Amino acid sequence: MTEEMTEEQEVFLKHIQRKGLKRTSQRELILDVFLRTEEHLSNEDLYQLVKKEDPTVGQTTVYRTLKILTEAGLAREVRFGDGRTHYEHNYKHQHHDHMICSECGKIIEFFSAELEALQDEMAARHDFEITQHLLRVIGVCAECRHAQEKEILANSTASP
Amino acid sequence: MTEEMTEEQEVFLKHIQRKGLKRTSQRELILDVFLRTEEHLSNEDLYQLVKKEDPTVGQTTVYRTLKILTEAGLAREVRFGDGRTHYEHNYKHQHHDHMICSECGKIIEFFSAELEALQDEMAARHDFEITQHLLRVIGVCAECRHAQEKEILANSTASP
DNA sequence: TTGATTGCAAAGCATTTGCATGCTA
DNA sequence: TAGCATGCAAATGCTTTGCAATCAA
Repeated sequence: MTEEMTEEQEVFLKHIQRKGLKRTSQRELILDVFLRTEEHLSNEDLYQLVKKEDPTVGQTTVYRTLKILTEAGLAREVRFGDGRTHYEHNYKHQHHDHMICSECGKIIEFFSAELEALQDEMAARHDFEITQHLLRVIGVCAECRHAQEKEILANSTASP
Repeated sequence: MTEEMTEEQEVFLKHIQRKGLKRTSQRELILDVFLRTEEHLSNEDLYQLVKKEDPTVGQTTVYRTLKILTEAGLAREVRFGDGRTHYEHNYKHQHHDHMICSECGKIIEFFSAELEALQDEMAARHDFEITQHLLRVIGVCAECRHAQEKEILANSTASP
């Protein structure tokens, strides 16, 4: 049933073959779970999800497979500064950047063509060839800011 | 000799007092060495430099002091993706971003007001209040690129 | 005096590696 | 069959923590 294969699975298979690697059930399961989950998964997150479907899979294999998925262009590493590496979908997904709320941890994805263009311009000015870039904006999201304001208001009216 | 104190040392002292912390010779030495070194120091780097002037200082103290310097606004944490945290001067230093050469590890600092403005604009659009941001551009610098080209040229002329 | 600070060793994490066993091609 | 893949345990590298001794205020 070759026709039931998704594009991502094909990309994976091509990469596997090109590199002389082997197709295993663990790798297919890990890819499957990864593709099914539209989030910024850490290795641990993915490991937990995979374990639900096959408890025999080891964490090391998840680590190793995420490396392969990244090399195959299916996943992208992102670091949010919490010490561990997260992964997001990368295949036919437009590049985007992240705003991270330091209060609630929420992650807002955004994209700006002007921003990309400006980066290219800066790179050109330094004769630098970009292969990758990472923009992380840290701050406080609207909800958290409003929650804080309410709190301050409540405190100031509560005390005499 | 209060008049011999640098602005940075004053900022440090103010922070120390505000927080009810204590002024110690270790902290002063670490600050001193840090200020003297205009680089992206890792904890280890700074520890090695400090050890030269006082071998009794422990690495833990360097870790703890760098935290304090960051809180005081004198240092800024930067992560280049090599697993460890680096620190750079932050007091009265204009914010800037980094291009990192993946071949030689060289770091090019750059600044673009338009880039900053665009980020603010994107944040406003998402009702997000920026406290900090980090832009890391990874690629290949001019020298490394030219070195690669020469190598390719040499190889193609060498083989028949 | 009192509580913060220090340096050491040990603990914590995320990630990687060595290795015997298992499995794909 | 040959060699890559797997899972476990151990190792690694950076950073933090527990603790007794020390020191600034």
